[in-house]
Amino acid sequence: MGMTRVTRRRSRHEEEENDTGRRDMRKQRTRRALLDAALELMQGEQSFNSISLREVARNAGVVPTAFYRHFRDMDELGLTLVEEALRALRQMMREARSAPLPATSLINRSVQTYIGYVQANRDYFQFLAKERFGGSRALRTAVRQGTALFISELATDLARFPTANRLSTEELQMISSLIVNIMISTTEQLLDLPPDNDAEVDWLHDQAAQQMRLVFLGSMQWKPKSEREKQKALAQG
Amino acid sequence: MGMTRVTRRRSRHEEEENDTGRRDMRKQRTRRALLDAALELMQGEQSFNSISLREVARNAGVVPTAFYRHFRDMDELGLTLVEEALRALRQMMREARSAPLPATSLINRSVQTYIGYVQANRDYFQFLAKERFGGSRALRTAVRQGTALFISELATDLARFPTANRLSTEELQMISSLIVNIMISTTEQLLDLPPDNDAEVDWLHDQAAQQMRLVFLGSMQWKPKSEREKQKALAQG
DNA sequence: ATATTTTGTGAACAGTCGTTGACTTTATAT
DNA sequence: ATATAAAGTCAACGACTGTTCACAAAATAT
Repeated sequence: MGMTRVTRRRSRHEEEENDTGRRDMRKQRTRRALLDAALELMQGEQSFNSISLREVARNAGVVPTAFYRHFRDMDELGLTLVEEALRALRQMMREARSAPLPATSLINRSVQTYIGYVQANRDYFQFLAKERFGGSRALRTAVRQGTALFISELATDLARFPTANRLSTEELQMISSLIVNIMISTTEQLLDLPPDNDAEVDWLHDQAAQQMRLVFLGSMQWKPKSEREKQKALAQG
Repeated sequence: MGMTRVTRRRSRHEEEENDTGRRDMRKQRTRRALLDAALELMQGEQSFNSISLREVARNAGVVPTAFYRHFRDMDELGLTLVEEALRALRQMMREARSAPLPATSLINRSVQTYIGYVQANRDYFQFLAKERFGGSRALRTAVRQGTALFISELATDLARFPTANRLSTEELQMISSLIVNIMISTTEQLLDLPPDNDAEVDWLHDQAAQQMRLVFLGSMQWKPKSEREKQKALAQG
């Protein structure tokens, strides 16, 4: 009986911080619950600034005031969501880039990968799509900067193709923004489909792939500004 | 003095309804005020389903209950706005189509016309852009049907070009949806600019025109499905 | 001239919202 | 063992929301 119950707790020094701490764990758990609750609420008809703090808290199984232990206000939560979504997107790009280039049917494989990724992260993309125009200035510019970076990275990827030597940086940017447009449009159409409508998804795939092929065909025929001026000078001389 | 003041009112039969009636006039006036109030409120950071009925009424200089004399609820007002915006857009298309085709610099002129039109109807396009994804299912599908029709009309226009004979209907649709994508993207960028930033607007014009040129170049090189199959059969035989 | 319909007003309702402050509980630090 | 700091709860506030009902004013119909 008299035995002292010794639940000896490891001090920070004996074990090097590999334990997340039961409190931090709990904190991260409800933080995540809040973020997920917001994402889930946006799957319906609501847009981000039409969902209330109380709704989010309720949906996360927590009292409204607990919200403030994690975010200053809804805007801060929104920015966190944008950050997460864009980070995930960048990671996909990095992986896709590291893979060896299968020169044959490159477009088909890329489109396939991208569509699969969107399907797997539907809620994030739903959020991005809505806030790309609906949201506060802060959210909007965050999303926009993300896609701008996306375009630039794609441009540098395109520059590695042998046939891209003739094109200037601006022209490459113009082309890759065109391609990103196709991806965005495809994404939007994809999100408006029931997730398991395979036939329609396949159609979207084909449509996007065709459009990209057409863009590449156009790029091959594109007369760079420099050449066009050369030609003009020749005609006049 | 004793003259009886006779403000004789024309009966419905003597003059054929060309008078709007002082009451109808009044009604149409506040109805318009409500619609405009909603549009104006959306110029800021708000999205359509985050603005309140009371806000709209207040902004229109009218008491909240008066709203119900004109619309059943906010959704009905929203649908009216979509309808108006799309009708305006279609009218622009019709006019542009009736003009004789100046074969030279056709793209430049078209882009110029369109950008000018967007600038002149900024509020409507702001609304369309936001509700294309933010809004209720009803609003969204209304917008979507409008753009789908837009794409189809553009496709029939493209079909009149001599070089378009080789292409199937599906391929023409694919191409015109690509072009509409460019227009939508241009519109969105335009709306995020201060209306008088001429330098940036010119840049957007050039970007869009280049992208369309590239699409046309690609279309010229496009191998229609039929020809591709013919070629394949030839190679095998 | 009188009756009727229409357009807008005013007060009031039940509900939700964001945010506050003072509290319990519980994990960490001393 | 005790103090401290953090995470979550509870009650309450003033403000705003959509919608209702009865009523005033004014245009139209009879």
